[in-house]
Amino acid sequence: MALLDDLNPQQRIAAETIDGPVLIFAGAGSGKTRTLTYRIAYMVQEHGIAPENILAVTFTNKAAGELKERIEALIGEKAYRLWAGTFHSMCARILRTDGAAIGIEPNFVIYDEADQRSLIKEALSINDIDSKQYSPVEIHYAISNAKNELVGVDQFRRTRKGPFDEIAHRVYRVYQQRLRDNNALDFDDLLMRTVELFEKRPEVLAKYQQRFLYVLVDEYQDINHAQYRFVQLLAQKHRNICVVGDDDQSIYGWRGANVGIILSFEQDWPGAKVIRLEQNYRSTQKILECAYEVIRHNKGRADKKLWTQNHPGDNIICYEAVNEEEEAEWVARLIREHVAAGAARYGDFAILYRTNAMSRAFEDALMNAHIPYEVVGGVRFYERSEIKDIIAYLRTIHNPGDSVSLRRIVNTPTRGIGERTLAVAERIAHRKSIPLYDAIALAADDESLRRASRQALAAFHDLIEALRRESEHRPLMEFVRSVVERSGLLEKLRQSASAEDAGRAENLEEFVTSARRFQEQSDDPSLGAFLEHIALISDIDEAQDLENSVSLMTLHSAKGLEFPIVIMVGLEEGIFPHERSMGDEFELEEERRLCYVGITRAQRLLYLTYAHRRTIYGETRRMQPSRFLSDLPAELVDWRTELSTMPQRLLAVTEDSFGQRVIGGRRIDLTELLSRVKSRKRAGKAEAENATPQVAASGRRADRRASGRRTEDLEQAASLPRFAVGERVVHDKFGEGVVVTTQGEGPDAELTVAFRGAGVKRLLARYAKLEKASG
DNA sequence: GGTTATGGATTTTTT
DNA sequence: ATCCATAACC
Repeated sequence: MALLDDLNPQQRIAAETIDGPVLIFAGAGSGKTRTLTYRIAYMVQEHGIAPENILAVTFTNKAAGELKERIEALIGEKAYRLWAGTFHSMCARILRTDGAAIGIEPNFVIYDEADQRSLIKEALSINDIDSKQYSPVEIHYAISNAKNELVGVDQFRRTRKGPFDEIAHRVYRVYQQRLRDNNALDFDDLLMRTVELFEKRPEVLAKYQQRFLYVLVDEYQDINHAQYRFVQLLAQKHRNICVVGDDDQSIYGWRGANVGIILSFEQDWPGAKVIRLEQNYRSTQKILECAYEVIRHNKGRADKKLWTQNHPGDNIICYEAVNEEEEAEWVARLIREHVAAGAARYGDFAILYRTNAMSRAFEDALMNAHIPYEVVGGVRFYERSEIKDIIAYLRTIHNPGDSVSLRRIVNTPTRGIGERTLAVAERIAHRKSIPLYDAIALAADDESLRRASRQALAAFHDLIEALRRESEHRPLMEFVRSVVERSGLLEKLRQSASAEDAGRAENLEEFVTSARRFQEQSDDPSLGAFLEHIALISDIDEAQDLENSVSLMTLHSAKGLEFPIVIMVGLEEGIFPHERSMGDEFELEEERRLCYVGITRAQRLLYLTYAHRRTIYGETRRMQPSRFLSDLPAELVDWRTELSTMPQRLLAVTEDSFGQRVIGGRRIDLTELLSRVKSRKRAGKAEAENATPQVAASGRRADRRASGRRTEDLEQAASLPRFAVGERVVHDKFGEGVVVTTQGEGPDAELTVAFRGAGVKRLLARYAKLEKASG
């Protein structure tokens, strides 16, 4: 069985145990995806199981895509016959095919959170409920929770008591009714209704059970009750269920994820095999030790401990800053010093924080230090308002019954259909029990409205009708472009002078591009399929220059990623653990897991910082160091109070089992430089792919080479070449350029360089690593 | 119908 | 501090 020879003994057992219930505890950096892909490849290649009989469920589209790609690399094209997708996409598919059996029309639209929110508000006002007393957010939360627990409207009334739930119940009822009226399902419905379908229609369930002989679930620790039921129903017939997860990395409890589910897998599935992947290929021994010391305080976790053959590594470095600005400056300096010493590249660093608001100080400091960075996460593409507008047009055209979308665009851009005018149409819709869209056509003839209003209504209705006709015969991309133009959205943004609106206009263009991409790549390039894609994907891959930029993100976003050097910031009581979590034992444990997740992202070096004073909501507060810091074993931690940022034995660490990283102390010509950058990229990919035992073992050789090279680097930093105005130079990232101005000498010299392609940049000689261009 | 003032809240976000 | 939603304005 040569296929599995690349796996370690536990991974191998996990891959080979394909029949019956299996629980795989996959610790951080233990080669989980690798094991899963090999497992599936093995099932197909060695046991002749048809890929179409295997269902692999993930939480993200990215994870599903990655899984397919990597299996394809092992078994070729037939990997694409595998059923791999997110819970939501699988459920949407099932409901479109078989939902009619429980009264779901196949062309339903999927409402995202913003759509849900506006429906809730509508339901509140229908019930005459003061949205100040009962916030839509909280009501929505209650309803969403109920759905995750598979609690329908009637059961909600029976089981939840109290004044708030009384209100929530009334809203829930109207909300569900409105969804039906709009032929819409929200995210939570996708799961709840699929379970309902399975339970009410045994023949439908049997069909899917027959199709999915083998069921795999990734990130099982993040599963909620509805998802649990879904999996349970599908797998109960054949009992070939394999779940993978790590209870220590459960950080989405606040969204309904239930860690208890993974912990009771053995009771759910008597006779289940439990396999632990505990060998870590990512981090140094000291980093793992620290991670363990933090996580072991949690009660009720499955017993396990990661170990590694990697280098012991350097001590963790902790820094106490005076305030958040100083904290950020220290971090910026730390990054510059590592890069200047040739010990790291910008892309090796991640700054992880608890809340998005904390990114600001670090962005400022990095900007001042001319350090390239990317903020990961934040507002997603399909959630930007201008994109939501254009999507609302598409949805209205596709499904005129979708009143949430219709309301959004009826006066966007403004076309003279104000509140009063719309109210007339709504009254007609209500009186005649017809969709709002049809009522608009009638209101256009309503004598009680001014002529201008009536004309506006008629023009809007005509516009949508015209666009619908276009949608029927034009290719998707051309049609989308037409909507962008004829709706007036693009025109309005173009007329604005603000740079912000120019960016929004660009986003609209980008949206058209994404439609083209979909048209080219999908086997069903229809409007309906495109809308489904958007609803379930929620983001497009923006080409970010992560290779050469420091990554900034929340700890939550960092889950599943790894970085050579991780800097966790804001380790203060009230921030991390967050004050909202501090009163509750259960939530505190989740914060602790979040801390564990952060620590285990680090491959070579880990920095932890906190500020003595921090300004939050415009108020400066005194902070205490986080309790998580005191969990760290003292002998593994070096405290820094002032300027020095580098670890004592920097090189031993930077060059340990993670390969060559130093660019070198000698001059290199452009072609060599380019080939190095390329090979490093490849190396980086291979590393991220997965560390096999072999890699870890061979890595230690690089270790010894390291100490010899270190002195060279420092000497180089001290004796930088001099540059004259007009001289041609080469930069690691920006490529070839010409020196425009110089100021000062030596490492402090400041140069302005015009790069071909990358534009004019101001650089500090010390950090820029400029080379004279040869020839 | 669009623009500015005011009050209130402000963790994390795979779909 | 800052963002957001609603209310009171022009």
